Amino acid sequence: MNSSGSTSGSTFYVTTPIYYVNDAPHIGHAYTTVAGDVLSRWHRQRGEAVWFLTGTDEHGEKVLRAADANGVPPQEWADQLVENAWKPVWRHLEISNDDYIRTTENRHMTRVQSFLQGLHDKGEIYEGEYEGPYCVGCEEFKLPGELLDGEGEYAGQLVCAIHGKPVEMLKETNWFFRLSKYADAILAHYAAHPEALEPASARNEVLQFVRQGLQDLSISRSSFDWGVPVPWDEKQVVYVWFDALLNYATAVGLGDPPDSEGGRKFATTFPADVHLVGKDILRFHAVIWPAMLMAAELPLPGKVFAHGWLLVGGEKMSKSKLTGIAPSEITGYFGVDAYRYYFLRAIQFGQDGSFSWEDMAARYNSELANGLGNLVSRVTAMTERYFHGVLPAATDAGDAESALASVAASTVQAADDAFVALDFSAGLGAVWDLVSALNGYLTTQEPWKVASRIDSDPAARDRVATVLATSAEGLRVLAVLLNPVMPESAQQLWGMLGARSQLGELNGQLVKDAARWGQLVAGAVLVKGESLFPRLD
RNA sequence: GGCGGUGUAGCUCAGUCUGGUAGAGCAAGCGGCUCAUAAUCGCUGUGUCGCCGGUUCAAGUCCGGCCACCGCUACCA
Repeated sequence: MNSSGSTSGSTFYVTTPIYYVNDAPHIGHAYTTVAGDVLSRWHRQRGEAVWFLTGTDEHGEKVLRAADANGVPPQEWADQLVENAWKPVWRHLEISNDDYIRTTENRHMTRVQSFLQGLHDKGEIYEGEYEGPYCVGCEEFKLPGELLDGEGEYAGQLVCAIHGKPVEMLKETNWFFRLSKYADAILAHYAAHPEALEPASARNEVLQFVRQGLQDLSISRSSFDWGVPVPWDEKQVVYVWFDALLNYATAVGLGDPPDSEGGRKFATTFPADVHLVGKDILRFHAVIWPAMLMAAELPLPGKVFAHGWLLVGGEKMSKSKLTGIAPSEITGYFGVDAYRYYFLRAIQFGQDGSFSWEDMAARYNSELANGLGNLVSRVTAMTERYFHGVLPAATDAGDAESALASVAASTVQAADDAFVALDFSAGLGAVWDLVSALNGYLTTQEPWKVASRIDSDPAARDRVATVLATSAEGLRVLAVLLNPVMPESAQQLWGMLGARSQLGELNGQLVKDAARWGQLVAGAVLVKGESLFPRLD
C-alpha cells in the first residue's frame, strides 16, 4: 500500500458483496453498503480516485424456484427485484456507488466464461465426481448442517430437515477447481500481508481453517440451468460462488485487451483495495477468491475486511426468518443521515453489535441533536443576532482560539487515520471531540455577555466577532469531516455557513487541508435555517 | 468434539500484544450559564475487571484450569 492507501494503479477500489437478489434488503445489507459508501466518500474527500462497486447475485437454484413459483421467467424475476427492491434502497440511503454489477449481465457472464476457460486451459480445472447427501424431495444436494438425525423408523440415518425422509448419497460428475494446491500459498500470503485480512479475529479463524488443508472445489452444477454455462460443457452451469466472486473482476473489465476501455479500467482499478464482507461469507473471500486469482496469476486484494453481525434483540438477523428490519423503517423516523451515522458510530466495525430503538434514540438526541445540531444553532443564531448574519473577522484571536485550531488539527488527523483504517467508530469519536471542544469554547468565552457592550466598546465587538468567526471556522472543519458520513446534513451545514461562495463545493474540500485555519473569511453570509437534527422526544 | 470469539461502572464499550495505584460516552445527582434544539459547561464513579489457582515486589493485563454465551466446522448467498 502506498501513502494514499491504494494497492495498485491510481484508483481506490471498494466493494460490497453482491447481495442475493431474492433477499429483501434489510439493515444487515445496508450496514455493509453504508460502510462501503462512507469509506469511498472518505477517500474521495482525500482527493483520491475511487471506484465503489455493489450489485446483486442473481443465479442459483433458489432464484429459479422463486421465479417459477411466481410464474415469471427468472430473468424477469431478477429484473423486478433489482429495480423495485435493491436499487431504490441504495438511492434512498445516498449510496454513491460508481457501478452496479448484476451477475446476469452479459458483461459478467462472458468474462466469467473466458476466465473459466483460461483456468481450464491451464489445467487448474479437472473433471471429477462430487458425492454428497441428496434429498429426492428437494431434488438437491444437502449440506451436512442441513441434515437432522432421523427418529423412529429412520433412526440412525440422516434425514432432510424439510422432508424428514432419509437422504441418499449421490454422485454427480462436476468440474473441480484445484483449490487444495493453494493452501500453502494462501498461508504465506497472509503471513506476509496480515493487513490483507482483518480484523485479526477473522484472520485467525481463516488461518486455522486453511492449516487443516483444503479440498478441491466443485465449481459446476448439472441439476439446473440458471447460471453461467460452463463454456466447454454446456450441460453444466458454474457454481454460484465461483460466478459471484468474479463480479469484482468482471465489473472492471477482466480479460479485456489492454488497449481497450475495459483493459485500461482493469489496469487502473483491479485488484480491490478493500472487499467488505459479512463474516458469514468470509471464507469465500479470504480463501477461495485469492486462490482463484492465484490460479489466474492475477494480483490479490489489498484487504478483505469482515464486519460483525447486527443483532436485533440479541439475535442475529436472519435471511430466512422474517426478523430483518428494512432500512426505511428506521430512516422514516430518524432520517437517512442519522441512520448512516448511528450504525458506524455505535458499533465497533468488525465486532457484532446490537441495534435497538432505545439506543439509537439516545444517541440521536445526545450526539446529533444536543451535540452537533445545537452547536450549529448557537453559532448561526448569534451571528444573525449580533452581526446580521454576516460573518465578522477574527481580529482578536488569542490562546483560546489557537487551542481550538490545534484541536481541529488533531481531530482531522485522528479521523483520517481511523477512517482509512476502517475504524469508523473511532473516527466519529474523534470528530465529536471537536464538537465538544467547540461547545466548551462557546460556554467559556460567553460571547452573549460580551455582546451587551458591543455597540459601545470596540474591544467587546472584536471579541464577539472573534469567537463567532472562530466557531464558524470549526463548523467548516466539521462539515468537511462529516460529509462522507452524513452528506445531506453536511451540505446543509455548508450552506448555512455561506461557505460555497467562498470555498466552492463541499465535495472539493480535501481532508488534508481541512484543518488549515482561517479559510472562511469575513463577509460569508450565515443563515440559521432549519435545525440539522431536531430533538425527538 | 475441534477451532475462534466474548464476559470490565446502571447501559454501551475502551484498556489486555509492550504487567505498575481501574477508564470513556450515555444515564443519574449537584452547581454554573442563558447564545442555543428544556440545549450547553463544570464537578460527582469504593466497579469481587466471569470463577479458581499460579508466576511476580506488582496482574483486568502473563500462565494453567473452569463456567456462561456466541460463531465457524467447507462446496445454500
